[in-house]
Amino acid sequence: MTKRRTSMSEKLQPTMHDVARVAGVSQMTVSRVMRGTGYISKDVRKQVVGAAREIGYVHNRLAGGNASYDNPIVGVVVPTMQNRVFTEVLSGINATLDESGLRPVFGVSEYAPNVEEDLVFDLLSWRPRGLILPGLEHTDSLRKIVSQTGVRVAEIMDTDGDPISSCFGFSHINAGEDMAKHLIARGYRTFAYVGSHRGLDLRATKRYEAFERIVRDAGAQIVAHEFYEVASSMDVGRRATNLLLQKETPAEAIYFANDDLAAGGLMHCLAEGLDTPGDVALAGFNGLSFLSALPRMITTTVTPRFDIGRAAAEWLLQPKADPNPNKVEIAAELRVGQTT
Amino acid sequence: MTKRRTSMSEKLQPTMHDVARVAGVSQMTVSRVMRGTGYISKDVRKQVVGAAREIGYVHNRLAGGNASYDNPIVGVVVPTMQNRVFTEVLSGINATLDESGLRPVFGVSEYAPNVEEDLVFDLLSWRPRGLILPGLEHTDSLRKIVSQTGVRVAEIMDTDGDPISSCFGFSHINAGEDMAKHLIARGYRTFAYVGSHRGLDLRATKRYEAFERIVRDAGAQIVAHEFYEVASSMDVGRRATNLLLQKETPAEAIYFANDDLAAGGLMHCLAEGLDTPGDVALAGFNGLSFLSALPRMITTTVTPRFDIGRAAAEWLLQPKADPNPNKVEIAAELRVGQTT
DNA sequence: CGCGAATATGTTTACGTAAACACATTGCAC
DNA sequence: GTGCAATGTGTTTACGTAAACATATTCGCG
Repeated sequence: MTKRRTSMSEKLQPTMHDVARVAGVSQMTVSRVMRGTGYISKDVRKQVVGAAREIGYVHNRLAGGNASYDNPIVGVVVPTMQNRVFTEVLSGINATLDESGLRPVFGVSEYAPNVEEDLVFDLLSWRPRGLILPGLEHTDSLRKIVSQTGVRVAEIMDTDGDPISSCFGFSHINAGEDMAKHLIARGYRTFAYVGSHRGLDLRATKRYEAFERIVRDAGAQIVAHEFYEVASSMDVGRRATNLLLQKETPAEAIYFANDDLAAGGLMHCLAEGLDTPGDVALAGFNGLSFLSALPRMITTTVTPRFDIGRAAAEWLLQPKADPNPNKVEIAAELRVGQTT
Repeated sequence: MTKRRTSMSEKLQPTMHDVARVAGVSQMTVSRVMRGTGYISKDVRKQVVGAAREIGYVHNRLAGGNASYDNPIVGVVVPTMQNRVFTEVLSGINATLDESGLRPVFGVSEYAPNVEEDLVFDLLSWRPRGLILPGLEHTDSLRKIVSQTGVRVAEIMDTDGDPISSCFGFSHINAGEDMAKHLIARGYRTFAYVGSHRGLDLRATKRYEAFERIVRDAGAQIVAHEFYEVASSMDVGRRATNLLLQKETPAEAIYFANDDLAAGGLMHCLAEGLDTPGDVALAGFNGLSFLSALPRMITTTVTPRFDIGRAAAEWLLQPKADPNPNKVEIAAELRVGQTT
């Protein structure tokens, strides 16, 4: 058996030629059996599969990808792994790719544009069938290399802006506006905001700015805000809420950048015996499933994470894409709970 | 410029030869510059880098991997993406691989051994430098193909059993025993258990069985248990707790398969005005960070998720591994909170 | 100044697979 | 039973890179 050194181990690995020899057929026939393409008789197929199993051969999908210009890969950038949101998006992507025998190869940008740029270069070195990137804002270098290579790019989670090619998500401006309108309609007039990630989360910033605009237009005001350096978490939300409520004239309602922070706020209230929304109203963002387990249902905006991942992956797998940029709106919806 | 069709797009992609032509050097020199190996003068390096940038060339790491038997890949199987635990493990793995310019290629097994087996076959088709698998229990076919290919395998999260090669984690039997001993010492005598994933989580099962043994040995007993079909969540934990506490003679303490379930139990108690541990004691597993934001600190076992991922990845990257199976204990620790 | 080591670059070839093309054989409609 | 499409298999070649080997050139040092 022709075996060669490989770094998979220090053992020698069999190839299609070895399988072919054992099965008494040509290498090309083995290739066809492995991929399930072309015409193969039942007998030969059984022969080949048996031979492969016997010598422990596993199809090498990267070797031929070279010759066929086609690697079964999609490159994915997520801003963080700390937030369930993006693991759910990944799940959606993974579900779609799994069905098609592709794999996501991913990297984490930590919301830093230059890290994202480096990641994209790295991911392109895999010659992926496409890329999935968060948001619509990217560095110039990234846009340039993406356009030079002509790789198909799906941008996700945002539709407020101009996509490189296609984007899948919803308007964060609308989301922020809707929440502000809801709270104003409920009669609240003084607000606080809690953000995280040093304000690098541009989509959270869009929501905040839209929220602020509506609040001001209504003659109400934002009396305080807390931006944290670290990733968002329930703990951060709890501490922020504690700080905000200790102020001389605390806000009547707090808008949090996401549900983890908001849930932390609720925890603070529970621990301190404060009533929501009696003492303070709380609003989150994302509609994560754990909210339904909390003692009080938090008002939030429910975002379709899984569906967005699915839609982006499905678009990348389509044989041919519309060359014109287009936006696919996958709606987020305000869900009124018991905290506002 | 010699460009060829590629499925990255319908555009033609430049190769090292194109860069070489533009830079006025040989393809091999371009290769050396791209990889940063061998001797290259400053001038030539600048030339090559400039030429590459000019024509938008991105290094193709898979083409050469073929010839050098070395793909910059580690295959990773996680049982679920629903639980923060495994995204944290992935983070640890990713952190280590990033430093070395490798990428994880992962799949989700949903705790099903046959899915894991399929995944491993698929991941092996990438000729990875190594595999990271959850737990020590695998199908015979998986063990066979792994041994035939000689790929290096790191098993993680468990040390109760015989590793294929090396495993990184802690003893779930010890964890279950320790929790039982703690609760017994606190004076509780009747217990309930809440599990999920249809009992497919073998490590949770190990904890439960060890827990049960200690409880019985102490003359106490487990009076009820709830196993859920679905993935664990706060909501499931809340509903399970509700059910358990409605029984005629409810348990004095509930052991949950993980923190999400336990937190759901706490939420139920808060919503119902029940005291912990006065009315019922609660214990979880994992020590996820969100626990610190809850109104009461839940007793749990803190597991070193990130470190386990890191250790496994580092071991895979080592030039040569000890051929003998060995276990690397990365300790989990019981943390007593306010709920027991 | 001469000679070996270090530096710098090029040429040839191998990698394992899949496309393209070629050639049998079978089935079946007329 | 003849012809042509469908079925089944083989041969040659291309893919883009990196290892192995070869060859200049420069440098340091006695």
